Amino acid sequence: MEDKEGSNPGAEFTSESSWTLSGEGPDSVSNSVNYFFDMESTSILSEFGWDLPPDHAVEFGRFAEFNRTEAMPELAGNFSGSQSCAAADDHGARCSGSGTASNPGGSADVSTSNPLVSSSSSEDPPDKSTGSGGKPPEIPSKVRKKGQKRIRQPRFAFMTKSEVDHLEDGYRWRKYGQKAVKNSPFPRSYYSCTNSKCTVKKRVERSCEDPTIVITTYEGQHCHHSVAFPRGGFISHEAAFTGQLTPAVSQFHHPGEQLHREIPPSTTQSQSHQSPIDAGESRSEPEPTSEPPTDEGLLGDIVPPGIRYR
DNA sequence: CGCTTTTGACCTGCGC
DNA sequence: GCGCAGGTCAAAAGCG
Repeated sequence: MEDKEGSNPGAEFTSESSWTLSGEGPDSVSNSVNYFFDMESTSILSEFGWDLPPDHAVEFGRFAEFNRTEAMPELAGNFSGSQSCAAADDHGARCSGSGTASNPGGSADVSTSNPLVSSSSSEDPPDKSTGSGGKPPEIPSKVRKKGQKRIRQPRFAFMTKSEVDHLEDGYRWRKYGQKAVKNSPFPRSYYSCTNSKCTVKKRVERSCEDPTIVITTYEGQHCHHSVAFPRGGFISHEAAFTGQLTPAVSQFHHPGEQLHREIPPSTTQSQSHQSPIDAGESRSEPEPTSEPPTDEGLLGDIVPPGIRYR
C-alpha cells in the first residue's frame, strides 16, 4: 500500500471508455482474432516502459492492448476457443480504479504518443483511489470524487503458455489480491509493482479452456527500470521476455492457431526476493549477465493458492 | 524484522 | 433498482 502515494502530480483521469485494440479498429473487437497485436506492438511495449528489441517484441507474438474491457473476454475466447471462460477481463476494464499512474516523474510519458495505446490514461490520482476496498467510506481521501470517473491506465495483455502464473518480467510485484473468476476454475491474481513510485499493476489468470495458457494484463507504465538490471533495464526486459515468453509465444502464429508449449519445466518461479529490486534506483545490481535470470525461475511450480470463490 | 502472500470483506460499476 | 461479478483494501499469517 505504500505505493500509492500521491506521487503523481499530473494525475488526471480522463476517462475514456473507449478502448482500442492495437492494429485494428473497433471492428476488430468483434473479431476474436484481432485481439492480439502484431509485432507493431513493440511500440506498445515501449509505452509501458519496456524497451524490447524488436526481435523480442516480436516474440511476444500476441499481446493485446486493450483499453476496453470487453476486449478481454474475447481475447480469451480467442485463444481458447471459447468465450465463456474468459472472464478474463470482463469487468476489468470497468475500472478498478486505481489507476495507477505511471509516471510520477513524468519522464516517461509515452503513453499518449503511440496511437495504439489508449489515450486514456495517464495518470491516476494518487490514492488508491477508489478507495473502494476495505476502506471505510468515511474516509474522504480515499473516496473518489463524485463526478470523477475511474480511469484506466493503458493496458495490454498477452498470453503465454506456461506453467507458471507469474512470469518474471524484470520487475518486482506484490500480490494484493486474488479473485475467483466466473466460469473459470482458475483464480485471477492481482499484482502491483513494488516500487513506491510506480503504480503499475498486472493481472494474471489462466485460461479456463487451456490451463497452460496464462493471460497477463499490464496496466500502467513503469516509471523506473526493471529491478533485475538497474543499469540496463533493457536487458532485464529482454531476459525476462525471452526467457519466459519467447518459448511459448514463439510458436504462436495466428490468433486462431493453437499454442504449443515450449517452456521446459524448470525451477520455481523466482520470487520477488530474488530480484535485486526496486528500481534500481538505489541498488545496482547486477547480474551482468546476458542470461535471463528469470529463466530459472520460470517454470516452477506455481500453484495457485487457494481458489476463492465468492 | 521486514516483506510478501493469503484471504475475507467491502466497494464499484455494469447488465438486466 | 437490484444483483452479480470484478477489483481493491487491509489484517493476519508465513517466510527468509
